[in-house]
Amino acid sequence: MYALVDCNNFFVSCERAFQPELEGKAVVVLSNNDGCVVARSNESKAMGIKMGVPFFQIRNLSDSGRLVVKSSNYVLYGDISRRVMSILRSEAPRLEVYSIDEAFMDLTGVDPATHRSFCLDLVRKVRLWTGIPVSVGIAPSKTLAKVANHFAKRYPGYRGVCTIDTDEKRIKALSLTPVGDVWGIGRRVAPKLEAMGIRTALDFVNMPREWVKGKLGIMGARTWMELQGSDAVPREELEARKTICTSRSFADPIPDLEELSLRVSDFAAICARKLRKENTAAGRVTVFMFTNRFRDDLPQYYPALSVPLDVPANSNQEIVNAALKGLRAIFKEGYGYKKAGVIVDEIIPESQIQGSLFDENAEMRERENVISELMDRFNTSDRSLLRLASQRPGHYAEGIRREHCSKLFSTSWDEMIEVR
DNA sequence: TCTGGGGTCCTAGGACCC
DNA sequence: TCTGGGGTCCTAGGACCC
Repeated sequence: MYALVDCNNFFVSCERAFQPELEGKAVVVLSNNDGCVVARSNESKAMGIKMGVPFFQIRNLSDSGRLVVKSSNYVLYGDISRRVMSILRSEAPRLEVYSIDEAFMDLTGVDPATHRSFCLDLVRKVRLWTGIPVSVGIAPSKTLAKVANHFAKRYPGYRGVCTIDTDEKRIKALSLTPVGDVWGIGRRVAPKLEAMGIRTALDFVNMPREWVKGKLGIMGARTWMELQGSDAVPREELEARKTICTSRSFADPIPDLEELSLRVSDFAAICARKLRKENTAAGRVTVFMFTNRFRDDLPQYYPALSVPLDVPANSNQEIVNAALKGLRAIFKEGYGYKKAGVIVDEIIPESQIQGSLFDENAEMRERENVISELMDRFNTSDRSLLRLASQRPGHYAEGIRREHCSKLFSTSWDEMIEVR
Protein backbone atom coordinates (compact mmCIF):
# COMPACT_ATOMS: atom_id res chain seq x y z
CA MET A 1 0.00 0.00 0.00
CA TYR A 2 1.03 3.56 -0.67
CA ALA A 3 0.35 6.66 1.37
CA LEU A 4 0.40 9.85 -0.65
CA VAL A 5 1.23 12.70 1.68
CA ASP A 6 0.34 16.07 0.17
CA CYS A 7 0.70 19.47 1.81
CA ASN A 8 -2.52 21.47 1.79
CA ASN A 9 -2.30 24.73 -0.23
CA PHE A 10 1.45 24.44 0.29
CA PHE A 11 2.81 27.90 -0.55
CA VAL A 12 -0.02 29.59 1.34
CA SER A 13 0.56 27.29 4.31
CA CYS A 14 4.28 28.22 4.32
CA GLU A 15 3.34 31.90 4.48
CA ARG A 16 0.86 31.24 7.27
CA ALA A 17 3.32 29.20 9.30
CA PHE A 18 5.26 32.39 9.95
CA GLN A 19 2.41 34.90 9.71
CA PRO A 20 -0.39 33.38 11.78
CA GLU A 21 -2.47 36.52 11.24
CA LEU A 22 -3.12 35.11 7.71
CA GLU A 23 -5.00 32.17 9.21
CA GLY A 24 -8.67 32.21 8.21
CA LYS A 25 -8.11 34.88 5.56
CA ALA A 26 -8.33 34.59 1.79
CA VAL A 27 -4.69 34.37 0.64
CA VAL A 28 -3.04 33.78 -2.73
CA VAL A 29 0.61 33.36 -3.71
CA LEU A 30 1.75 34.71 -7.07
CA SER A 31 4.24 33.37 -9.60
CA ASN A 32 7.48 35.14 -10.44
CA ASN A 33 7.00 38.72 -11.53
CA ASP A 34 3.75 38.72 -9.55
CA GLY A 35 2.19 37.35 -12.72
CA CYS A 36 -0.32 34.58 -11.98
CA VAL A 37 -1.95 32.88 -9.01
CA VAL A 38 -0.04 29.69 -8.20
CA ALA A 39 -1.45 28.86 -4.75
CA ARG A 40 -4.73 29.61 -3.00
CA SER A 41 -6.08 29.20 0.50
CA ASN A 42 -9.45 27.47 0.90
CA GLU A 43 -11.00 30.90 1.45
CA SER A 44 -9.68 32.28 -1.83
CA LYS A 45 -10.78 29.13 -3.66
CA ALA A 46 -14.26 29.68 -2.20
CA MET A 47 -14.20 33.21 -3.62
CA GLY A 48 -13.94 31.65 -7.06
CA ILE A 49 -10.31 32.54 -7.77
CA LYS A 50 -8.98 30.00 -10.25
CA MET A 51 -5.50 28.52 -10.42
CA GLY A 52 -3.33 30.39 -12.90
CA VAL A 53 -5.40 33.55 -13.32
CA PRO A 54 -3.36 36.67 -14.06
CA PHE A 55 -3.04 38.86 -10.99
CA PHE A 56 -4.25 42.00 -12.75
CA GLN A 57 -7.66 40.37 -13.17
CA ILE A 58 -8.14 40.07 -9.41
CA ARG A 59 -6.23 43.14 -8.27
CA ASN A 60 -9.50 44.79 -7.23
CA LEU A 61 -10.02 42.11 -4.56
CA SER A 62 -6.65 42.84 -3.08
CA ASP A 63 -7.11 46.63 -3.31
CA SER A 64 -10.40 46.37 -1.45
CA GLY A 65 -8.80 44.34 1.33
CA ARG A 66 -10.74 41.15 0.72
CA LEU A 67 -7.68 39.22 -0.44
CA VAL A 68 -4.13 38.98 0.89
CA VAL A 69 -1.51 38.68 -1.85
CA LYS A 70 2.01 37.31 -1.44
CA SER A 71 4.83 37.15 -3.96
CA SER A 72 6.42 33.73 -4.24
CA ASN A 73 9.36 33.04 -1.94
CA TYR A 74 10.89 29.82 -3.19
CA VAL A 75 13.81 29.86 -0.78
CA LEU A 76 11.31 29.72 2.07
CA TYR A 77 9.14 27.03 0.44
CA GLY A 78 12.16 24.91 -0.43
CA ASP A 79 13.38 25.00 3.15
CA ILE A 80 9.98 24.11 4.61
CA SER A 81 9.68 21.29 2.08
CA ARG A 82 12.99 19.81 3.21
CA ARG A 83 11.79 19.88 6.81
CA VAL A 84 8.49 18.17 6.01
CA MET A 85 10.19 15.50 3.89
CA SER A 86 12.77 14.77 6.56
CA ILE A 87 9.98 14.08 9.07
CA LEU A 88 8.28 11.72 6.63
CA ARG A 89 11.55 9.99 5.88
CA SER A 90 12.20 9.39 9.55
CA GLU A 91 8.81 7.65 9.86
CA ALA A 92 8.92 5.38 6.82
CA PRO A 93 11.75 3.42 5.25
CA ARG A 94 10.89 4.12 1.62
CA LEU A 95 9.83 7.58 0.53
CA GLU A 96 9.60 8.90 -3.01
CA VAL A 97 9.57 12.68 -2.99
CA TYR A 98 7.40 13.47 -5.98
CA SER A 99 7.33 17.27 -5.90
CA ILE A 100 8.01 20.16 -3.57
CA ASP A 101 4.81 19.44 -1.64
CA GLU A 102 4.05 15.74 -1.98
CA ALA A 103 5.62 12.34 -1.44
CA PHE A 104 4.64 8.69 -1.83
CA MET A 105 5.32 6.57 1.20
CA ASP A 106 5.61 2.79 0.89
CA LEU A 107 3.65 1.30 3.78
CA THR A 108 5.27 -2.12 3.51
CA GLY A 109 6.10 -3.21 7.04
CA VAL A 110 3.32 -1.23 8.70
CA ASP A 111 0.51 -3.43 10.02
CA PRO A 112 -2.48 -2.80 7.69
CA ALA A 113 -4.76 -2.66 10.72
CA THR A 114 -2.87 0.43 11.87
CA HIS A 115 -2.46 2.26 8.54
CA ARG A 116 -5.02 4.87 9.45
CA SER A 117 -3.73 5.60 12.93
CA PHE A 118 -0.15 5.61 11.63
CA CYS A 119 -1.05 8.28 9.08
CA LEU A 120 -3.18 10.30 11.49
CA ASP A 121 -0.12 10.42 13.72
CA LEU A 122 1.96 11.57 10.73
CA VAL A 123 -0.47 14.42 10.02
CA ARG A 124 -0.27 15.50 13.66
CA LYS A 125 3.52 15.42 13.79
CA VAL A 126 4.05 17.39 10.58
CA ARG A 127 1.54 20.02 11.70
CA LEU A 128 3.07 20.31 15.15
CA TRP A 129 6.71 20.37 14.07
CA THR A 130 6.47 22.52 10.92
CA GLY A 131 3.10 24.24 11.06
CA ILE A 132 2.13 22.74 7.69
CA PRO A 133 -1.22 20.92 7.32
CA VAL A 134 -1.01 17.77 5.22
CA SER A 135 -3.50 15.21 3.88
CA VAL A 136 -2.90 11.53 3.26
CA GLY A 137 -4.47 9.14 0.76
CA ILE A 138 -3.89 5.40 1.29
CA ALA A 139 -4.40 2.88 -1.54
CA PRO A 140 -2.77 -0.07 -3.33
CA SER A 141 -1.59 2.06 -6.30
CA LYS A 142 -0.24 5.57 -6.63
CA THR A 143 -3.08 6.75 -8.85
CA LEU A 144 -5.67 5.45 -6.38
CA ALA A 145 -3.70 7.05 -3.53
CA LYS A 146 -4.11 10.34 -5.41
CA VAL A 147 -7.86 9.74 -5.60
CA ALA A 148 -7.99 8.94 -1.88
CA ASN A 149 -6.02 12.09 -1.14
CA HIS A 150 -8.62 14.22 -2.94
CA PHE A 151 -11.29 12.83 -0.62
CA ALA A 152 -9.10 13.37 2.45
CA LYS A 153 -8.81 17.03 1.48
CA ARG A 154 -12.42 17.57 0.50
CA TYR A 155 -14.20 16.02 3.46
CA PRO A 156 -13.20 17.17 6.96
CA GLY A 157 -14.79 14.02 8.38
CA TYR A 158 -11.73 12.04 7.29
CA ARG A 159 -9.54 14.22 9.54
CA GLY A 160 -6.93 14.32 6.80
CA VAL A 161 -6.60 10.58 6.07
CA CYS A 162 -8.67 8.61 3.56
CA THR A 163 -8.16 4.94 2.70
CA ILE A 164 -9.19 2.94 -0.35
CA ASP A 165 -8.55 -0.64 0.72
CA THR A 166 -11.59 -2.55 -0.52
CA ASP A 167 -13.14 -2.95 -3.94
CA GLU A 168 -16.34 -1.45 -2.61
CA LYS A 169 -14.58 1.77 -1.56
CA ARG A 170 -12.65 1.84 -4.82
CA ILE A 171 -15.78 1.65 -6.96
CA LYS A 172 -17.54 4.25 -4.83
CA ALA A 173 -14.58 6.64 -5.00
CA LEU A 174 -14.17 6.22 -8.77
CA SER A 175 -17.87 6.84 -9.37
CA LEU A 176 -17.54 10.19 -7.55
CA THR A 177 -14.37 11.25 -9.40
CA PRO A 178 -14.66 13.17 -12.71
CA VAL A 179 -12.44 11.50 -15.29
CA GLY A 180 -10.47 14.72 -15.78
CA ASP A 181 -9.43 14.69 -12.11
CA VAL A 182 -7.57 11.41 -12.50
CA TRP A 183 -3.78 11.66 -12.26
CA GLY A 184 -2.47 11.13 -15.82
CA ILE A 185 -5.60 12.25 -17.66
CA GLY A 186 -5.05 15.82 -18.65
CA ARG A 187 -6.84 18.80 -20.11
CA ARG A 188 -6.53 17.58 -23.69
CA VAL A 189 -7.85 14.08 -23.30
CA ALA A 190 -10.59 14.63 -20.69
CA PRO A 191 -12.96 16.52 -23.05
CA LYS A 192 -12.56 13.81 -25.70
CA LEU A 193 -13.47 11.11 -23.19
CA GLU A 194 -16.43 13.12 -21.98
CA ALA A 195 -17.63 13.51 -25.55
CA MET A 196 -17.70 9.72 -25.75
CA GLY A 197 -19.83 9.52 -22.63
CA ILE A 198 -16.98 8.69 -20.25
CA ARG A 199 -17.58 11.16 -17.45
CA THR A 200 -16.30 9.50 -14.29
CA ALA A 201 -13.22 7.49 -13.41
CA LEU A 202 -15.55 4.52 -13.05
CA ASP A 203 -16.83 4.93 -16.63
CA PHE A 204 -13.18 4.96 -17.72
CA VAL A 205 -12.20 1.86 -15.83
CA ASN A 206 -15.24 -0.01 -17.20
CA MET A 207 -13.95 0.35 -20.78
CA PRO A 208 -11.87 -2.57 -22.14
CA ARG A 209 -8.15 -2.18 -21.62
CA GLU A 210 -7.39 -2.63 -25.33
CA TRP A 211 -9.78 0.18 -26.21
CA VAL A 212 -8.02 2.49 -23.75
CA LYS A 213 -4.60 1.53 -25.07
CA GLY A 214 -5.72 2.20 -28.63
CA LYS A 215 -7.14 5.61 -27.78
CA LEU A 216 -4.62 6.88 -25.21
CA GLY A 217 -1.48 4.80 -25.72
CA ILE A 218 0.48 2.91 -23.13
CA MET A 219 0.35 5.72 -20.58
CA GLY A 220 -3.45 5.64 -20.68
CA ALA A 221 -3.40 1.87 -20.28
CA ARG A 222 -1.13 2.27 -17.27
CA THR A 223 -3.55 4.68 -15.65
CA TRP A 224 -6.34 2.19 -16.34
CA MET A 225 -4.36 -0.57 -14.59
CA GLU A 226 -3.67 1.68 -11.63
CA LEU A 227 -7.35 2.48 -11.21
CA GLN A 228 -8.04 -1.26 -11.10
CA GLY A 229 -5.73 -1.37 -8.11
CA SER A 230 -2.58 -2.75 -9.77
CA ASP A 231 0.66 -1.02 -8.98
CA ALA A 232 1.81 0.02 -12.48
CA VAL A 233 3.71 3.27 -11.99
CA PRO A 234 7.36 2.34 -11.50
CA ARG A 235 9.30 3.57 -8.53
CA GLU A 236 11.09 6.81 -9.33
CA GLU A 237 14.78 6.19 -9.05
CA LEU A 238 16.73 9.20 -7.96
CA GLU A 239 18.78 9.73 -11.09
CA ALA A 240 20.56 12.74 -12.43
CA ARG A 241 18.29 15.07 -14.32
CA LYS A 242 18.37 14.89 -18.09
CA THR A 243 17.82 18.55 -18.72
CA ILE A 244 18.18 21.67 -16.62
CA CYS A 245 16.44 24.88 -17.57
CA THR A 246 16.70 28.37 -16.11
CA SER A 247 14.37 30.96 -17.56
CA ARG A 248 12.56 34.09 -16.43
CA SER A 249 10.06 36.59 -17.67
CA PHE A 250 11.16 40.18 -17.37
CA ALA A 251 9.20 42.90 -15.62
CA ASP A 252 9.72 45.10 -18.68
CA PRO A 253 10.50 44.01 -22.24
CA ILE A 254 14.19 44.14 -23.16
CA PRO A 255 15.03 45.44 -26.65
CA ASP A 256 18.82 45.44 -26.67
CA LEU A 257 21.49 42.79 -26.90
CA GLU A 258 23.60 44.23 -24.10
CA GLU A 259 20.92 43.94 -21.43
CA LEU A 260 19.77 40.55 -22.73
CA SER A 261 23.37 39.29 -22.57
CA LEU A 262 23.55 40.13 -18.88
CA ARG A 263 20.37 38.16 -18.18
CA VAL A 264 21.35 35.19 -20.32
CA SER A 265 24.75 35.12 -18.59
CA ASP A 266 22.98 34.85 -15.25
CA PHE A 267 20.70 32.05 -16.48
CA ALA A 268 23.67 30.15 -17.87
CA ALA A 269 25.65 30.58 -14.66
CA ILE A 270 22.69 29.27 -12.63
CA CYS A 271 22.46 26.22 -14.94
CA ALA A 272 26.19 25.64 -14.54
CA ARG A 273 25.90 25.80 -10.79
CA LYS A 274 23.02 23.31 -10.75
CA LEU A 275 25.19 20.96 -12.82
CA ARG A 276 28.09 21.26 -10.39
CA LYS A 277 25.78 20.70 -7.45
CA GLU A 278 24.72 17.38 -8.96
CA ASN A 279 28.27 16.50 -10.08
CA THR A 280 27.24 16.40 -13.71
CA ALA A 281 28.27 18.15 -16.91
CA ALA A 282 26.35 19.11 -20.05
CA GLY A 283 27.24 18.47 -23.67
CA ARG A 284 24.95 21.10 -25.12
CA VAL A 285 23.69 24.56 -24.26
CA THR A 286 20.47 25.99 -25.72
CA VAL A 287 19.37 29.63 -25.60
CA PHE A 288 15.82 30.74 -26.28
CA MET A 289 13.77 33.88 -25.99
CA PHE A 290 10.23 35.11 -26.47
CA THR A 291 8.58 38.37 -27.31
CA ASN A 292 5.32 39.12 -25.46
CA ARG A 293 2.90 36.48 -26.78
CA PHE A 294 -0.11 38.34 -25.38
CA ARG A 295 0.49 41.38 -27.56
CA ASP A 296 -1.11 40.61 -30.92
CA ASP A 297 -0.31 44.13 -32.02
CA LEU A 298 3.46 43.66 -31.75
CA PRO A 299 5.74 41.60 -34.00
CA GLN A 300 6.52 38.18 -32.56
CA TYR A 301 9.86 36.40 -32.57
CA TYR A 302 10.75 33.32 -30.51
CA PRO A 303 14.03 31.84 -31.67
CA ALA A 304 16.11 29.09 -30.06
CA LEU A 305 19.55 27.74 -30.82
CA SER A 306 21.57 24.83 -29.45
CA VAL A 307 25.32 25.11 -29.15
CA PRO A 308 27.24 21.82 -28.80
CA LEU A 309 30.29 21.75 -26.52
CA ASP A 310 33.49 20.00 -27.62
CA VAL A 311 33.83 18.48 -24.16
CA PRO A 312 30.94 18.26 -21.64
CA ALA A 313 31.36 21.11 -19.17
CA ASN A 314 29.95 22.63 -16.01
CA SER A 315 32.14 25.67 -15.42
CA ASN A 316 30.49 29.07 -15.43
CA GLN A 317 32.82 30.31 -18.16
CA GLU A 318 32.14 27.51 -20.61
CA ILE A 319 28.36 27.41 -20.16
CA VAL A 320 28.06 31.21 -20.26
CA ASN A 321 30.29 31.49 -23.34
CA ALA A 322 28.23 28.94 -25.23
CA ALA A 323 24.98 30.63 -24.23
CA LEU A 324 26.22 34.05 -25.31
CA LYS A 325 27.44 32.62 -28.60
CA GLY A 326 23.96 31.26 -29.22
CA LEU A 327 22.33 34.50 -28.16
CA ARG A 328 24.42 36.60 -30.56
CA ALA A 329 23.50 34.23 -33.38
CA ILE A 330 19.73 34.52 -32.92
CA PHE A 331 19.32 38.05 -31.55
CA LYS A 332 17.47 40.45 -33.83
CA GLU A 333 16.94 44.15 -33.36
CA GLY A 334 13.47 45.58 -33.33
CA TYR A 335 11.77 43.33 -30.78
CA GLY A 336 10.98 43.69 -27.10
CA TYR A 337 11.96 40.43 -25.43
CA LYS A 338 9.72 39.45 -22.52
CA LYS A 339 11.32 36.20 -21.55
CA ALA A 340 14.56 34.33 -22.12
CA GLY A 341 16.19 31.18 -20.85
CA VAL A 342 19.02 28.68 -21.03
CA ILE A 343 18.69 24.89 -21.23
CA VAL A 344 21.56 22.49 -20.71
CA ASP A 345 21.22 18.85 -21.71
CA GLU A 346 23.16 15.81 -22.88
CA ILE A 347 24.02 15.57 -19.22
CA ILE A 348 26.53 13.00 -17.97
CA PRO A 349 28.20 12.36 -14.61
CA GLU A 350 31.21 14.60 -14.10
CA SER A 351 33.36 11.51 -13.61
CA GLN A 352 32.58 10.29 -17.14
CA ILE A 353 33.86 13.32 -19.02
CA GLN A 354 36.08 12.10 -21.85
CA GLY A 355 38.73 14.65 -22.54
CA SER A 356 39.83 14.83 -26.14
CA LEU A 357 43.38 13.73 -26.77
CA PHE A 358 44.04 16.83 -28.80
CA ASP A 359 42.21 19.20 -26.50
CA GLU A 360 44.38 22.30 -26.53
CA ASN A 361 42.21 23.90 -23.90
CA ALA A 362 42.47 21.21 -21.25
CA GLU A 363 44.57 23.38 -18.99
CA MET A 364 42.20 26.29 -19.34
CA ARG A 365 39.19 24.08 -18.55
CA GLU A 366 40.87 22.85 -15.42
CA ARG A 367 41.47 26.43 -14.28
CA GLU A 368 37.89 27.39 -14.99
CA ASN A 369 36.61 24.46 -12.94
CA VAL A 370 38.66 25.61 -9.98
CA ILE A 371 37.37 29.15 -10.35
CA SER A 372 33.76 27.97 -10.53
CA GLU A 373 34.14 25.91 -7.38
CA LEU A 374 35.56 28.93 -5.63
CA MET A 375 32.59 31.02 -6.76
CA ASP A 376 30.21 28.39 -5.35
CA ARG A 377 31.72 28.82 -1.91
CA PHE A 378 30.75 32.49 -1.87
CA ASN A 379 27.44 32.50 -3.73
CA THR A 380 23.97 31.51 -2.58
CA SER A 381 20.88 30.84 -4.64
CA ASP A 382 19.76 34.37 -3.94
CA ARG A 383 22.91 36.39 -4.35
CA SER A 384 26.11 36.17 -6.36
CA LEU A 385 29.04 37.84 -4.67
CA LEU A 386 31.48 36.44 -7.22
CA ARG A 387 30.41 36.51 -10.84
CA LEU A 388 31.76 36.80 -14.34
CA ALA A 389 32.06 40.26 -15.81
CA SER A 390 29.43 39.29 -18.36
CA GLN A 391 26.85 38.72 -15.60
CA ARG A 392 24.64 41.37 -14.08
CA PRO A 393 25.83 43.24 -11.03
CA GLY A 394 23.64 43.07 -7.94
CA HIS A 395 20.93 40.70 -6.93
CA TYR A 396 19.49 37.82 -8.97
CA ALA A 397 15.98 39.03 -8.18
CA GLU A 398 16.48 42.48 -9.67
CA GLY A 399 14.31 43.10 -12.68
CA ILE A 400 11.74 40.62 -11.37
CA ARG A 401 8.65 42.11 -9.82
CA ARG A 402 8.12 40.89 -6.25
CA GLU A 403 6.13 43.51 -4.50
CA HIS A 404 4.60 41.39 -1.75
CA CYS A 405 7.44 39.12 -0.71
CA SER A 406 7.73 37.83 2.85
CA LYS A 407 10.99 37.49 4.74
CA LEU A 408 13.27 34.47 4.75
CA PHE A 409 11.93 33.34 8.09
CA SER A 410 13.49 29.93 8.32
CA THR A 411 16.93 30.17 6.72
CA SER A 412 20.02 32.06 7.74
CA TRP A 413 21.87 33.92 5.04
CA ASP A 414 24.40 31.20 4.29
CA GLU A 415 22.11 28.20 4.31
CA MET A 416 19.75 29.18 1.54
CA ILE A 417 19.53 26.08 -0.56
CA GLU A 418 17.69 25.43 -3.74
CA VAL A 419 15.59 22.32 -3.51
CA ARG A 420 14.72 20.13 -6.43
C1' DT B 1 -0.35 48.69 -18.12
C1' DC B 2 -0.40 43.84 -16.08
C1' DT B 3 -0.30 36.97 -18.17
C1' DG B 4 5.27 31.60 -14.23
C1' DG B 5 8.85 28.07 -14.23
C1' DG B 6 10.69 23.48 -14.50
C1' DG B 7 10.50 18.88 -15.49
C1' DT B 8 9.26 13.77 -17.71
C1' DC B 9 7.86 10.49 -21.19
C1' DC B 10 5.79 8.95 -25.61
C1' DT B 11 5.11 9.09 -30.51
C1' DA B 12 5.52 9.95 -35.32
C1' DG B 13 8.38 10.83 -38.93
C1' DG B 14 12.79 11.47 -41.20
C1' DA B 15 17.59 10.08 -41.95
C1' DC B 16 20.33 6.49 -42.46
C1' DC B 17 21.90 1.67 -42.67
C1' DC B 18 22.12 -3.10 -44.73
C1' DT C 1 4.05 1.30 -66.59
C1' DC C 2 6.54 -1.36 -63.18
C1' DT C 3 10.47 0.51 -57.94
C1' DG C 4 11.62 -4.26 -51.20
C1' DG C 5 11.91 -5.04 -46.52
C1' DG C 6 13.47 -4.30 -42.19
C1' DG C 7 16.02 -2.25 -38.83
C1' DT C 8 18.05 1.82 -35.60
C1' DC C 9 18.68 6.39 -34.10
C1' DC C 10 17.48 11.07 -33.55
C1' DT C 11 14.45 14.95 -33.09
C1' DA C 12 10.46 17.87 -32.60
C1' DG C 13 6.19 18.26 -30.84
C1' DG C 14 2.60 16.94 -27.82
C1' DA C 15 0.76 15.44 -23.55
C1' DC C 16 1.27 15.12 -18.92
C1' DC C 17 2.81 16.52 -14.04
C1' DC C 18 3.80 19.92 -10.04
